[in-house]
Amino acid sequence: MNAVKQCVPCIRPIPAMILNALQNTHQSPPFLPQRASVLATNLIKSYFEKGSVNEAHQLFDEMPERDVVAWTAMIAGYTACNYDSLSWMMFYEMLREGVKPNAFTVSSVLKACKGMQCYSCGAAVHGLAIKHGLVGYIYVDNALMDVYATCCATMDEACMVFRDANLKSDVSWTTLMAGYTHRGDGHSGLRVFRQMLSEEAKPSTFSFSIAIKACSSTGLTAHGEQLQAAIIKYGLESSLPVMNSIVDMYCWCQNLSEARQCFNEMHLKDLITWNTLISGYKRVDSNECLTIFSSMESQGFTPNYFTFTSVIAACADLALLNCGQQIHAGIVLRGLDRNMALANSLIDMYAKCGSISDSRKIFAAMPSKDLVSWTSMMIGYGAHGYGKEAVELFHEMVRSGVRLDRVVFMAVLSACSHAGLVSEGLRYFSSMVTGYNIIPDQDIYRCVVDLLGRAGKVEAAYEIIKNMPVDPDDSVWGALLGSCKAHKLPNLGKLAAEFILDARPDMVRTYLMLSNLYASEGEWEDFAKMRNLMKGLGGKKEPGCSWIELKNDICSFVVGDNAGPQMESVYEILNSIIRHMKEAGYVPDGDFDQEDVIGVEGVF
DNA sequence: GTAGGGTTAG
Repeated sequence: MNAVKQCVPCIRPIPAMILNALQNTHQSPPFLPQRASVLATNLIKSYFEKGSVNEAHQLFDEMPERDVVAWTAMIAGYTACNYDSLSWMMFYEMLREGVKPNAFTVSSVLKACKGMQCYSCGAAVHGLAIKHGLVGYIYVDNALMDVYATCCATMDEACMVFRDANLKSDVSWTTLMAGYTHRGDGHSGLRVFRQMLSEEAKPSTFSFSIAIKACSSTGLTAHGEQLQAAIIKYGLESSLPVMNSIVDMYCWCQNLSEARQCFNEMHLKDLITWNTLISGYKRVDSNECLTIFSSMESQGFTPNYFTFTSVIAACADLALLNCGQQIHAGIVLRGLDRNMALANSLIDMYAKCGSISDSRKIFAAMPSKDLVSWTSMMIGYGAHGYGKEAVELFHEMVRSGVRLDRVVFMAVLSACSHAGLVSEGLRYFSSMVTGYNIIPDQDIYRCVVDLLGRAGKVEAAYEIIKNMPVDPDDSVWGALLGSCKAHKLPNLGKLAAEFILDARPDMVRTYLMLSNLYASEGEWEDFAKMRNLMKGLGGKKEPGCSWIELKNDICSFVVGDNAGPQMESVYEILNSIIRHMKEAGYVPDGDFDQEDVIGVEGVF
């Protein structure tokens, strides 16, 4: 039957590119359609491997006969190149042309559903797989589990597929573990891993990587150390992804010395190894993060998008404008400036480094913007005192149809607060709850209390606190305390300060504010008590530190430090500024002792 | 000739 089918002449001619390929394989004419189809499918696959999506599609269009294998190569190819929607469209077109999908097709298109985060697409493919008798094929079952684990609100559907699967492999177990772990439930991820071992399924390097990731998310380093021992037992130290996961785990557990040791002991490192350490240090020590970045470049590794997001955030954290500009140049040089997430990081960096005009330029030049782009720009405007611009941007954002989230509302509330736009802010707060179904958390309440309190409506702010459905945390009380201090309301301020000190007895600033409130009321006994408590904490307090970039150096200034080569000129200028301020009518804030304002630590 | 799960960011 097959032989007869092969001899049926082509209705459409064999494309020239396939004929050339057939001649290169030293085949003699006449060329059979099936052989041409096999060759074309091979060519399609190699085009996708090179990322030549257009060539692959052109060849597919020219194929005289397109069987299920060719269609599947297109579906899988598009997904591999991150064109999940095109992959889905191919699948739809294939069904419309009456071609019956096989297990390869279904598992490929399910990967596209996962990429699109589309539960309904996945469920529709599941239905088709049942209809065509493809459920029970291990690749199909695993792909179904993966799509459900990624797109559903709970793991119930994925667990059901796992439970009903005829055959289970290490891939099935790992998919289930990853499902739990990627949604932040590392405990369940580890539970599945233990079950996997108890059922004598052999864990692969993939299983170990995800188990280590699960440890990172639970913060259970003891389990991580056991896993590290098991990795040595199984001889998997040569696996880069496994070792990279271990470095990442130590970074997340804030054990940077272990992370560094593991990193140093790795004979082979790739870009991910470096990026893992750089991102780990960015979370706790931005200076060291930049030093590691410099070592990475000097060892010949080319930074990518992951590297740049970390180092740009480190520059933002340290407010290093020159350094940030140099790294920005590196991003442009590598053609990564069109990347949306990197542009978002740059908006944030320039705003934090004091150059809001550069943030605005990057924002304006972005061909498309996401939620983070709008939010970063709004936060930048708010921090620079451009409340009205931030509010205008918020309206523009709503008009553009971007879906709003909690952080955007924090940004707009904070901007309203700094611009004194109280009624607008309250309207946004109300629409957030009623129009967008966002439940306010402590951060949002802090913004609302600050909005009212800053505008002098301190009693109204206190009413908001009293009516909160959950107990206010120290940040909410802190916003109220700040307002009480600014608007001279000692009694309410004392109440707020007491709540803060209950939760955070180590907050030196709160003792300072409270002692000044007592002083303003002439309650000298309580004033003395607070000052004594402050002295008791004094040794534990980290000194406040400021710094400034001067040419190629960074000068840092630490509170109470009088040493340093430029001390005299610094104090001379400082005193001159204070003199001008006093002449302009400034009354010094009693919360700060003047002799503690500045000191020079030196240059590093 | 077509299909799988892992590590780096926000």
